[in-house]
Amino acid sequence: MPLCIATWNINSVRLRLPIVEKFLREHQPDLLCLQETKCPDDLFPVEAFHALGYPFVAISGQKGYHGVATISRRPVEVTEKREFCRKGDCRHIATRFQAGDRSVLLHNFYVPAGGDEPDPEINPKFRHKLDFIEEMRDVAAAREGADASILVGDLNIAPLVEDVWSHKQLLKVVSHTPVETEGLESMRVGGGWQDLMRIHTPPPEKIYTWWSYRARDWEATDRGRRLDHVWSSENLVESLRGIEVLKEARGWERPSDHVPVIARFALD
DNA sequence: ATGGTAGGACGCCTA
Repeated sequence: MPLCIATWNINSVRLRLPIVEKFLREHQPDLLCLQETKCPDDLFPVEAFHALGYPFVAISGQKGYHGVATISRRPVEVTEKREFCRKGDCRHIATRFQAGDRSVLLHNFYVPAGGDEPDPEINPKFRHKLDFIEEMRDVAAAREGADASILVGDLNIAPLVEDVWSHKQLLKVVSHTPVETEGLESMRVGGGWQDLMRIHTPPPEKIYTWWSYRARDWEATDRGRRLDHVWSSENLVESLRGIEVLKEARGWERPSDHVPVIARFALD
């Protein structure tokens, strides 16, 4: 069985437990990285994951907002829960697991959305987002103590022209402004990270992983953005066997506004 | 040009 890793901004893990269970039953990834769990650690539905065959549940949650979790069928060790920008937010958890003869470090990120106004001088939430991306430069693909690295999550930025439904109309919309897209790409390349979704599906093909709740008919208008990402160190690129964006999940009962992204590798 | 929906927690912030 190839190694299978999924990432999904779930927008409340407790409210959406039924569709998380459906996803795990139908796709059975080895690891599932969730963002926006909106759940304090002592209320996290750990037992539901155990019952589905996922004994390892690594969580970093807080009340009401944010929160990440990495759920696994194979043993994982939590290596870091990093606090970014001194905000006390739970937006990162790093775990390590074995894949074949390699020790793989897996970063699960939830980058701040950044508010509505794309001006860091008047919008502190946008300032925070830009600062967060800068601080992410510390997280490089090459790390001592690991043979390979994977970085997944809701990065809340659609970097490429083909990552949004209209490049022109979104240039001044937070998630696709040049300061964000250039900052993220610079951080990614500087850190030695490979964009696996775009290696598998290069431009000009469009990729979206998020469709707003505010659209009347998300499917007909198809005004999506690629906000969720799967990156790896260069030494995993040759093992990549596929990327799947599970668009159908946007139409499930009480859906998240994000859909799961699944990456498969030729590794045990 | 504007406002549209959703979740947590219960007035209003965040996405």
